[in-house]
Amino acid sequence: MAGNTSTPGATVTSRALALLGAFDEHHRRLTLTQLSERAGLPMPTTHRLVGELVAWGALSRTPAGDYAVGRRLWDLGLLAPVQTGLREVASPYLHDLYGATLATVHLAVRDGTAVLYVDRLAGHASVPVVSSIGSRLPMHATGVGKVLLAHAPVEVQHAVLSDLPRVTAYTITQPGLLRRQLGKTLRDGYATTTEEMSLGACSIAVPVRRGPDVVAALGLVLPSLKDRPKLVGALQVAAHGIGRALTTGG
Amino acid sequence: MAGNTSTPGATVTSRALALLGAFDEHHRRLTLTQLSERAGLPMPTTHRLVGELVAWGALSRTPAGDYAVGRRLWDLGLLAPVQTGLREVASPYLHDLYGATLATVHLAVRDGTAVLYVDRLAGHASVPVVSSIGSRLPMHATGVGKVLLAHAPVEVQHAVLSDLPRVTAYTITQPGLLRRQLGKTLRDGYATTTEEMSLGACSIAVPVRRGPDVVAALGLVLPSLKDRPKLVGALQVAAHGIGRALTTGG
DNA sequence: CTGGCTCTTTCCGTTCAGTGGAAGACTGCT
DNA sequence: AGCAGTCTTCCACTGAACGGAAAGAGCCAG
Repeated sequence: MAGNTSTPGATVTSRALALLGAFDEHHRRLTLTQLSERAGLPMPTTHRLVGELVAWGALSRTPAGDYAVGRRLWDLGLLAPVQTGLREVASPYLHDLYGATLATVHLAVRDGTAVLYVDRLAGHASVPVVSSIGSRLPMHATGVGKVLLAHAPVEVQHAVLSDLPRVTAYTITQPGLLRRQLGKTLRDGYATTTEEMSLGACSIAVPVRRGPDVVAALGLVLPSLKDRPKLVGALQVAAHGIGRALTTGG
Repeated sequence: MAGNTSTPGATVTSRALALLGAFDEHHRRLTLTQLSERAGLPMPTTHRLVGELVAWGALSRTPAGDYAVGRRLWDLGLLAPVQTGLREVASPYLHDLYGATLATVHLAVRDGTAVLYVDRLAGHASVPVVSSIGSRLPMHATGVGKVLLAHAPVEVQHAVLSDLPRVTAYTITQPGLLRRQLGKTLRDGYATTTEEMSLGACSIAVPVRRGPDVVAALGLVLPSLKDRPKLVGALQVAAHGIGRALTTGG
């Protein structure tokens, strides 16, 4: 759209989106210069586009002069289906579960070959964990991940099993062993991990079904898995409740 | 950028943002035609821009063929400061509070002359309420709203007091009465409502302070306000905890 | 199967919105 | 004062974006 474009073929929209994409978990606040670098745009262009984004509310400028994601994008994000359907419906069940166990409660879905955490409840009494809402973790080292993987299409299972990076000393890195665990997960109806993601943390998880489909996984993180039957029971009650609410709700 | 523009002066960015803005709480899924109408853009333009937005992940296309807010925008929204700082820090305290009271717990900030709900916990035992995360409600009819209003700049108080729309039969619509309640809120350190927003629901709320500034309000919604001292106590413990965590955290 | 309807996609000539180098304005730091 | 960093404004050039028109998909009723 402009004569002296340095990268012909790039659309205005792509540039604006590149600016938004410059923000991530480790870069929540960026100066104009950083934005221009990370988005690969010249300063004046960055300045103009950012000005528009701020005017609309997609970005906001802090008193310090740097930029952050704006409130309006936060609003918009809440309208995403991942939030609307699943999270909203599941929320009360997660709280019930938290109240019953006082453990960290996770609600996760599969995103490609990773686990995407859709919601997380953690009180003060809970074990510290690495996940946070919106974060992605490997499937083979988490309870919810194993559940989702066990119910995933074969191609996904192959992709994940072919590369099992080590996270802790206890992470399962042998495809055969993991495959056997996945089979057990299908038979038993739940999966567990023992310090495979972070030391001192164990987890237990069950599938959430909408009709026949497994649409999410519900998990707990605890210091140990003693009293396993009670945990599985609580999880399954909550998972069934969510599944039922999902089916009747739409 | 284009010769035959029907509305000269409009930037590409503004058009793209108009498309995003076409989504709201009541329009979470839109067809291409609806998008073009709501954004005020011609069909071909809409088609092209939406294509780019989908390619980037800002929007997603459902199997049914209509569009919704995409997962990547959801991700981005989670990076917004409103979420990052306040919500993350407050989360465990809200759960503690929920565990202690089993009431609906609200965390809200002021957004202009309205209350913006940043987080909400509600179990099955809780009173049904109209708010949801991201929604905005009038300040004069909610507990958290009264707290935030009492600590708001005078201009904001004037603006709100000059227009007090009735919501239920018990909504306070007399500026004088509300002004007195705000004074009492400052003295007592908490505010209450009694069926002013929805019948059968009362609320009680306290300010969350970061140093001297009131940055948010923390509230409970209950069927009745019996045992008020215990509720105020629990709220203040949580509010102080959040305030302290905010100060030390940054 | 056909006709009519709505929604979606592709085409393509026109032209003005967007571009970025260069220069100016602010900081804060030495 | 001088310097180095960040931010903002200016402006001539031009190809990216525009949207009317028309073709393609579905879908339902008759």
